[in-house]
Amino acid sequence: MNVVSLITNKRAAEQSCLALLQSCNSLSKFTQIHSYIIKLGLHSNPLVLTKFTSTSADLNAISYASSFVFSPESDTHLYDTFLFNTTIRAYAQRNDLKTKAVKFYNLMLECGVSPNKFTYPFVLKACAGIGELNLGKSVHGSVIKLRFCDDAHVQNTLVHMYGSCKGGILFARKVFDEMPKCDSVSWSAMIGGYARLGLSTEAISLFRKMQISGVCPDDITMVSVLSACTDLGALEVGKWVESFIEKERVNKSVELCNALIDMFAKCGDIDKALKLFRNMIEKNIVSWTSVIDGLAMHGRGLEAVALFEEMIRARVAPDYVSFIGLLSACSHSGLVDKGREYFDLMKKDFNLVPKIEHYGCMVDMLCRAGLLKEAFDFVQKMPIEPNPIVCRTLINACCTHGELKLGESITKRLIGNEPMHESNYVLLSNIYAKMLRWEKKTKIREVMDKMGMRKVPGSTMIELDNEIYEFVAGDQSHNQHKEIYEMLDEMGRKMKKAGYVPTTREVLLDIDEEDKEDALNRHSEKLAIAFALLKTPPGTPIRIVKNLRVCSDCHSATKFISKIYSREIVVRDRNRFHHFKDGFCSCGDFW
DNA sequence: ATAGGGTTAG
Repeated sequence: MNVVSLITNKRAAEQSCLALLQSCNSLSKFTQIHSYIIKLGLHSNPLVLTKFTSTSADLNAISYASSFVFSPESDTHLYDTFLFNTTIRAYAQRNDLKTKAVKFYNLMLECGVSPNKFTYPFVLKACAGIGELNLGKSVHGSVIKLRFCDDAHVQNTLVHMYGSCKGGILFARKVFDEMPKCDSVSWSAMIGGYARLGLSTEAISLFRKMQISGVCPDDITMVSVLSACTDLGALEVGKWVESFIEKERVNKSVELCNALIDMFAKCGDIDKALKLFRNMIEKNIVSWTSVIDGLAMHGRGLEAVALFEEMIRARVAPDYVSFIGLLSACSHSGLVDKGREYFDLMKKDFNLVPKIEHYGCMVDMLCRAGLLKEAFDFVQKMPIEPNPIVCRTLINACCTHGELKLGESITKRLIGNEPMHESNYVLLSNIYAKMLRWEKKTKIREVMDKMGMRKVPGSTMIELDNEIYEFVAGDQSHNQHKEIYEMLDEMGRKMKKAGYVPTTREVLLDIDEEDKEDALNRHSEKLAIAFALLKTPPGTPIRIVKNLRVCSDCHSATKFISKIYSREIVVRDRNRFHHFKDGFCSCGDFW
């Protein structure tokens, strides 16, 4: 064999291998190609190795590929920037393997292969997923040293990376502010950073700045803006965003439609969410899950179950998240038997091993149904350790069912495991209040003070004329607070006439009955409703958003108010919706 | 070959 034919053969083998990889769409074909590469002696062909690695990314086989490409027998001289970039990219796009991306970046540096401007977006994306600020900062340091910081793509990923790292948002903003030119990606990364952190007001106000700047937002920008609306419960802003999307002809990707569905569902208009869902041509599992979860939050459990069944018939495979939605639908609607049935089905029919979240749903379901003993047995038999969330579910159930001693002992144990979580102390202090052990309650509050902890104050938001107003208990900061308190007095008088009795036993303060009534009357929720009654024409529905669970007195008072003032009142609470109408609530007092 | 997004039990 002469030299020329050897070269053409090698070339031919390389070409055919690249072509095979190009069209490879299954793992079995991929492993075949792997043996083909070895047989033809192509394992030292950089072009083939790079293609092999990049193909593996789409087949979730990057670990398989990289153990071959980077095996100890491989010649390290083969490794070039291209090969490392491909490997890092493949790892960076896998949620569970992002640390590997950083590992290969370090290996790259160790091997003396220089990163280029394409390397850093991948590495920074991995850093974003890992979320460790110091790691991100050190990579940023290399970016500066290697002078890639003028590259627009690198800057965009820096914003995204800092926006995804704990404590990094100010660094993100700094990079963002110092960028000479921002495109829609830069704005999206910054707005998305705020939205993920729950800095929703900042996210929306930055979006307004983006409009002024003249950069055209795209579907991805709008997803973040909508998720900020969802967080705030800002239906009016959300509706405005929807019309903006129509007007500006923003690409209505599946993800954007999903975000719209989620926004309408969580801002109180579940029927609009359903309508959008029905009009979607291409749906994915997230679309189904969002609308099932939305129905669950609105207490429309049977519809949620029906939709889940429809999803199965449509041959969309349910995942872990969709089962959380389904089980919580059963829980919020008291569908205990259905819930049990689906919980078993999860393993049997869908091969999904229930996780702690699913066990949590079951515990919650049993507790809501008053099956406290069963809930405890269930936890005993669980194959996984109950987590603090499950414990708090049990403790809350103990409180509502008068099992105060039991609640106290679990809470004490929980504090032992989780000494820095303020809600545990709040729970314990509430238990002592219910036991009328005021001295113990005071002591807990002292401990909290000493540790620098504060109870999250209850607050209620309401949106009027595109403004968001926030009230806290006893709030006097509003410039119409005088009128609001007069309105509260009037409401109180009318309610008492209609038969409302303040549930003062829920006031966990050591004060006399009259003061307790007063304290109840100043709850943020009642302030917001009074404000809405003052500011909106008769008959307008009132929508409010609470950061905590609605208290039982506010719940019963709101029923009276809905009847007396003929208003539909929609309350989003920490975990579900209450639709008040004609003196009744959609939750059927079952929350 | 280059970046950004959605659903998660109390």
